[in-house]
Formats: sequence, structure tokens, C-alpha cells
Amino acid sequence: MFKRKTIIASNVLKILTEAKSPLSVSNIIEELSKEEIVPNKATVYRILTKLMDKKRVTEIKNKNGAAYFELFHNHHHHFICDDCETAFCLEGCHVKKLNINMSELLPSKNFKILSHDFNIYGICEGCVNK
Amino acid sequence: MFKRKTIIASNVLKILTEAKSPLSVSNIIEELSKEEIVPNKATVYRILTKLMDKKRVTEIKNKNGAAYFELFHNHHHHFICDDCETAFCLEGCHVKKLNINMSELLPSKNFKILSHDFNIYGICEGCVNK
DNA sequence: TATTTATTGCAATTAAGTTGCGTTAAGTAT
DNA sequence: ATACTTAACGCAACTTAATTGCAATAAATA
Repeated sequence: MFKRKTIIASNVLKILTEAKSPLSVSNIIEELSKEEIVPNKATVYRILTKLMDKKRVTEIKNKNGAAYFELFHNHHHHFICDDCETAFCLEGCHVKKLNINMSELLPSKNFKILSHDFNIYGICEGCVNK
Repeated sequence: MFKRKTIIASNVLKILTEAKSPLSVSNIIEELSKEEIVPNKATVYRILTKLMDKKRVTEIKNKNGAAYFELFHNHHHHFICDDCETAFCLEGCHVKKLNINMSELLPSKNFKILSHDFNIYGICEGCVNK
């Protein structure tokens, strides 16, 4: 058994590290292209899947279900701009921060909670000023 | 200018009224089919778009971005079962209920908040018991 | 009855994401 | 170095939800 180095996977990580906000697959391909690396989208999806398995990367979804990827950092939520579609990370999880007991909200006590998501939508600073 | 009656639109509303949970477009077509109405999916999408314009219907999305539709009732959130994918309405909006000041969470005061969503995911009562 | 136009079905299209398969190339063993 | 193994990769085909253009239908009105 051996491990191959893959140029693309490490570059995807680099791009995500440098990114100021979560990126879509086409964002990622665009960024890689600037460095003369033009990978196939299937490759990028496969790399991202592996990185998610390893908890290096997290996937978030916008209103339309399109996926954006970011480096894993502890559970938190996002502001997503309705105009430019950029996702901005919010600090921490206010659900936890505010100690919201989600189980009290459920239709039945027999529901099992596994996760939640919370997005705020609107217009970001950049798009407001134009 | 005149208004035509459309059999399908009123039946879509009826189906949604009787539904115990939000329905996908194929759910809706299935239900209509039971009443001998087999509309084209394009028709159903167009009807739903109009009903949303009139605020009669709301669209929610699951984890994968697939759309579910329900009668409009005041702003609230959902529990979505990871197993059967059924969406259950939660009562009211706990963000509002708990008086969460979302603007304090933002990266900048210049962001303009327009909406938010909140979903709880897990296993519903029915799927737990099987 | 003729006209107007909203409604509908159909087929083609779009876009995100997935999959199968053949090729390439990195790491290891000989 | 050479051969072997297998992970990484590209490509094309496919899948599925949703959208669009166009022609056909039918409801309301004149």
C-alpha cells in the first residue's frame, strides 16, 4: 500500500486556505486555472469528497442548493449574499451560543436531531455600495 | 382582459391544503394522478411559481436543494428527515421567538439582512421506529 | 361564431453533480 | 533501470431537478 501525491488535491487545499469565503467547484477551477492547473470537474468533486471524508473541508449549500466548499472550522453559519452569491462565515453557532433547545421545537419528542443549518440572506457590504 | 379558470391550479392548492407536510413536484403530480389528473411537470412548476408570486404557496429546500412546496403560513421553519426526506413544520420562528439579533452576528454593520432560514435535520418518529 | 389569450403539453435544454472506463503516472519491489 | 501495482485523472455519458420555446387547446368575451 502506498500513497501518491496529487498536485491537484494539495492545490485545492491551498486555494481554499487562501479563499476569503466558501467557493463553488467552478470558483475552484477558476482559481486553479490562474496557476496553470485546469482540472476536470469530476476530479475536483472527487478530491472534495475525500477532503470532506477526512474532515478537512465542509460543504455548505446556498438557497438554490448549489454547493460551496470551505476549510473545516468549527460548526458555524453563514450570511449569503442574494446578489453576488458570496457566502460569509459568521462567528460561531448562535444556536448553541444562545442555548436554544431545539428539541422543544419538534412535533414529537421521538424525533432524533442530528444536525441543523442556519443561513442569513441579504445584500453584502460590497453589493450594497453599487 | 379576462381570467380563465384552471382545473389544475385549484387542484394543486387542494392537494397542498390536504397535505400533512410539504410536497415535491413529483409528490404533487402523484397526488393529482390519484384523481385522474396527470399534468405535465412544466405546468406544475408554472402554477407553483404563480402561487408563490401571490404568496399562496412557499417553497422550501432540503439539504440537497430539492424543492418542496406548502401553503403559505406565517414564517416558520422545518425539521427534515434525513431518511424519508419528509419535511415537518415547526411552530413559529424560534429566531424571532428568542429575539435573536441577527445583525450582531454579521461581519459588518453594512450588510443588509433580507431573510434567513433554519432547518433541523435528523430522523423522524416514523423512521426511528423501523 | 369568431377572436383573444391564458393554459397546457411536449420536447429540448440547462446546470450541478455522478459514474464508468480507459489512461497516466507515482511509488514500490525486483 | 525495469516491471508491477494502484491511485489519480480526464473524458464522455449519464442523471435529475428545473426551465424554456413553441405549438395546440380551450375558456371567456365580443
